[in-house]
Amino acid sequence: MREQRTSLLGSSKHGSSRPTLVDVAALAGVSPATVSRALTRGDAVKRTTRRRVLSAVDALDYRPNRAARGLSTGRSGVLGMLVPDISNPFFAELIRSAQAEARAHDQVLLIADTAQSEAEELDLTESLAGQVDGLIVCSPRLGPERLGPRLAEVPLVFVNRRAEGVPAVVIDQDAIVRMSVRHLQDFRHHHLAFLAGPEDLWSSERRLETVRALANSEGLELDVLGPYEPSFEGGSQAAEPTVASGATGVIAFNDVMALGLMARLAAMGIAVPEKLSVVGSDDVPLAHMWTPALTTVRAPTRAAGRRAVELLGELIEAGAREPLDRTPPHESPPVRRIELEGQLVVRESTSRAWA
Amino acid sequence: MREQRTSLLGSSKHGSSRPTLVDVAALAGVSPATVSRALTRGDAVKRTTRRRVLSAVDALDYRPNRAARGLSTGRSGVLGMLVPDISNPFFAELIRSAQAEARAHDQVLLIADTAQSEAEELDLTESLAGQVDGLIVCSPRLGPERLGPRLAEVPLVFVNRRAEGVPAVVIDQDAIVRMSVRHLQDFRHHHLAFLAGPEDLWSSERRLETVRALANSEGLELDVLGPYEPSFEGGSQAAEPTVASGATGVIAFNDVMALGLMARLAAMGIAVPEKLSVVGSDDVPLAHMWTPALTTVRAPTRAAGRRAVELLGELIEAGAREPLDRTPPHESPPVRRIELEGQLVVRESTSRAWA
DNA sequence: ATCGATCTTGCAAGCGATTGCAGTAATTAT
DNA sequence: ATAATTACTGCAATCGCTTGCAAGATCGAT
Repeated sequence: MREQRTSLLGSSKHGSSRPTLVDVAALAGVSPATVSRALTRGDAVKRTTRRRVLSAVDALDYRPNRAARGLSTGRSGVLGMLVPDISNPFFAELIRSAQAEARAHDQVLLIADTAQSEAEELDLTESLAGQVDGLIVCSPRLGPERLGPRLAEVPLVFVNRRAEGVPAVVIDQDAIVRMSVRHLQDFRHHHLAFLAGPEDLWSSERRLETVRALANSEGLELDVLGPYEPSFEGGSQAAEPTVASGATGVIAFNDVMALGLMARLAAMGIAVPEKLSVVGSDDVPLAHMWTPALTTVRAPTRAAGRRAVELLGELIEAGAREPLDRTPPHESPPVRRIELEGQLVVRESTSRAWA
Repeated sequence: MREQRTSLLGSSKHGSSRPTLVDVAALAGVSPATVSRALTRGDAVKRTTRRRVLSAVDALDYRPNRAARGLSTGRSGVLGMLVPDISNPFFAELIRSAQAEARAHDQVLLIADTAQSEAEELDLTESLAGQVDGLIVCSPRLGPERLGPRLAEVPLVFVNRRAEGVPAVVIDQDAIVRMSVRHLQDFRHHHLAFLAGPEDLWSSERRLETVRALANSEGLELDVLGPYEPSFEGGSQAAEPTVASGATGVIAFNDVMALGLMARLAAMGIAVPEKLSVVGSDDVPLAHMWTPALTTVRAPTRAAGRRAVELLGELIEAGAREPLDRTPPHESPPVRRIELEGQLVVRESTSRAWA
């Protein structure tokens, strides 16, 4: 049982495999425990000792073994992120910023594409739940009641869906709608069309309500078209109905749809903005490169990605601390929700109504 | 030392935390070792035993702890994949298929976006190398000489770059060029333009050579424009020079560029295909939704993603088996290289030259 | 100097799997 | 029926790191 086959040198058997904590400890002339402490918590290690350890670390080019660390801490260092469609530039950007933030905290971000499918969303949530320390679900189709069972297993953060009991980062949908409508109003449009996204998307439904209420209170004529898939193709499909509606100003659920719409309109010979003003939402890179450049509401994508990771990090830490007390002591920790605001960017796709 | 705080029940302390191998073993009435074997290798476990184990497994809803497994096997179950730009639909598709394949093998795919930057590519390679079992680098800007140092540490597969000593999945670039040129020739175009991608992209350089050679041997006039970034914007920028060149047929490095080009051309009032025929490459979804629909060479994206993961898997297994012999025994294992072929898809953006 | 409080550091016990080795049961051969 | 194989299963060591506990060192106060 104590064969001690590893020599004094630690476990560097014969020169190949990577150095371990033990090797570092040996070189620094301290115990493995000390090395560990010097590397993780800054506390409880004398300055000089830490220095010695640190230099041993990079003398050996030592990098801790994640699996081993994970095994003892119970945390894998992996965060999961579900997006409906990687190729949508909006999510691409979200992914980049989230990834950057995660990396800054020495975590790794696992991306999964749900292909806009509820089934995939559920499936991925289930299978990821066990492998990650926390999960970020972007624009989820499913609410907490469906995702619920896994909810208990792993910290969860929603992006762009406000739901009972789920911490989330959301962009203020009402404001987006208000800005868009107001802008169109300023241009004297009285007959608007709203291209709705999927009905199970919280953000779309939310905007729908708001735009209806607003049209009503402002005395605007409103046609709701859709639902359409929130994709280029979805936008294209909306072209005919939009023209048929007779509206002079269109608000699309997002930029990609707006672009699809404009592409089709161009092919139909309908001039934008002369015949029809269109405003999108998100301000994806393509929006300003398009002809005509798209008027849209810029979403604080980078901030959203960063904050989501931050928030998830807090939840994870809280979860790691708490288990001491079985039942939630102080009622319940308030569910955090971060609200972000968009910003109207006026470009060429909108103009004064010709009426 | 042997406080044995865990009761007979295995380690289910008081009902909360997830079940472990030991719990399953207890419930099934076998040793942990047997459970492990029943779950990993199908071999060496009696049918009836396995059945018992399996039912215990799902009675407890047991899922093995990846970290623990990783610690003893030395494999994390994580594969890394670097792409230049997540939002390019070409890579998005590649990611999806790779992810599906990985999941099928109970592996997880870690995606990282290099933002088309060499520095990021190097950086991410370095930091990922230690955390994954293998790495797939798509359309790498850097060759093996730069990525080299890490090459030894972890199995590496390139996608769309052929390089000495690196296993890869590549799409036959020569064929792509040949098809495109041939198609334009059939339409009586004698003056071609080639919109080049970045000079450090193997696929772009390769096509450049080929198109030059081909133009030469076929007696075609050829203008090489660029290099441009392989993005929508890059394509837009190429519009003026393209028109100025006087060519009647353009071959863009990829679809996204072709789309950017066409968008700008439309804004300039240059009709496609009447005034200019354009052919892209990849056949991203947008290509057929565009007006005019883009003629392009479809890349076998799904296959590429799948094969890359497969190939990487083989390398990993080989690497895991081999270490017995320190020096490569039979010369060197042949570097595998998988060649895929594209396919011409003729749509509306090309037509007979008006000359 | 002496004693308790405070810092640092080391010991050794895990974390939850996998796996070489060895013992036992089941099979087949003789 | 008995010996020789082969098929299963269990024991216990290990993977590399973290962390509770306790011993030793350090230091200020008496």
